[in-house]
Amino acid sequence: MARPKTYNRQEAVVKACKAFWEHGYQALGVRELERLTGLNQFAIRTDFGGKEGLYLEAMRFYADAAIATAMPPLRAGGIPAIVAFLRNLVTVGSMTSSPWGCLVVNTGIENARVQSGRLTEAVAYYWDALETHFKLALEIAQDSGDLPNDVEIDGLAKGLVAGVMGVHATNRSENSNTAGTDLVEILCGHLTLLRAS
Amino acid sequence: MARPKTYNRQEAVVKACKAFWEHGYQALGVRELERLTGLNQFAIRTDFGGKEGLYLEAMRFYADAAIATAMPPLRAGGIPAIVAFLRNLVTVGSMTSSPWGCLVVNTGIENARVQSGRLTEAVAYYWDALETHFKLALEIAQDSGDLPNDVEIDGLAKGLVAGVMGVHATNRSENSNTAGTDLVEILCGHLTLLRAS
DNA sequence: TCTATTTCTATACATTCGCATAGAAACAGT
DNA sequence: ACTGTTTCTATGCGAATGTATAGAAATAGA
Repeated sequence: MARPKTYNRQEAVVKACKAFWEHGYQALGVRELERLTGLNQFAIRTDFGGKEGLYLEAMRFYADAAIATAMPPLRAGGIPAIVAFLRNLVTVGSMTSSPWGCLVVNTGIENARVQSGRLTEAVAYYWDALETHFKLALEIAQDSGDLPNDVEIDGLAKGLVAGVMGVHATNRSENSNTAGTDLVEILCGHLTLLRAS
Repeated sequence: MARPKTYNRQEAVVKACKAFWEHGYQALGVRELERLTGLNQFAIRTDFGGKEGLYLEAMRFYADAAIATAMPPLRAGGIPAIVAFLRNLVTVGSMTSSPWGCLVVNTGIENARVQSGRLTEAVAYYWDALETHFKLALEIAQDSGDLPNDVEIDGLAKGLVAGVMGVHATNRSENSNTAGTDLVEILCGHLTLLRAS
């Protein structure tokens, strides 16, 4: 009944995600975006709502992929799961490790003063999810006696989220998967010391 | 002998610094830059080398101000000086605290894939200075017996730098001077635990 | 094969970008 | 006052921005 699309939507979103991840939002023009995603301008406008719409969909994909893949182990893993999660941030080949840092961190910084509302929401959504997962892991650690009960969990979870942002920021700034390693080791070491005390 | 300039160079650089700090590099056009700094396009081009030249001078100003004011206490202060430095990052009114995060962090992330060489250099210059100062403070802590000698100082200093980046990234992302507080407390707490162990 | 529907390609749009230039304006020295 | 020098204002440049649109192309069903 109609001319078929020349692209696969999922693949296009994945490519758009990588493109924005690497180049940022403003620095990536629509014409180069076509080239990198295989989409045409008409499709970007009609099917995705323009450049910003595609960006939002790419963010959603990025966030959901991390939430569905990297975070679940935290739900029942206690401190070892947190340590594993943090180490993955600086492990070559890991899904959450990249010389481009993290799309959500990059977005939060690049668009902090522009924030289109929908962008702010997408960024907050991701960090809330991570904070919640950290909190779950810490609660399990306390319940199993692996972490003293006098440790203030809410602040610790928030602090770990900020630490994750620092790891990603360092990785991107130095264009290396492993630049944030020393911070990861501080965070892991701190969790270990809390456990012992 | 000539028509006097209508602006004060120092003041203009300070204003440009704040403008780039808040809005980022790409998002800030030359015409709005004129408005925010009091400079005219001719002066931006002739006296500063265009938009990028002014940006570099603003970065240099920002870095030198921090190096000259915020870092010196680290040179002889040991761990308490580190703790004070970190707390300042999330203290309203402190020079190193801002809802816009840190100009160098923002630059490192926004321009990570563009890097004009001179920008990369300016970013690296700043973090090298901070790392060196952290190392000095940690050495003093070890020499005075305040920190065990088996603590690996180089990695710790690097990790603290990454932590500082995380604090700034969090502050900017949440548009708050104090959003990174929990990470600061983790870092300070870790230093304290290292001291005790 | 013809039609209806959807997507594609190609082009054009107004706006903005940073930068450049020409002429007016403001001084110091004579 | 006049001159020489520098800086200012005003305007314009080509290129790039994201978006819009018109007509060609490709399909399914009749």
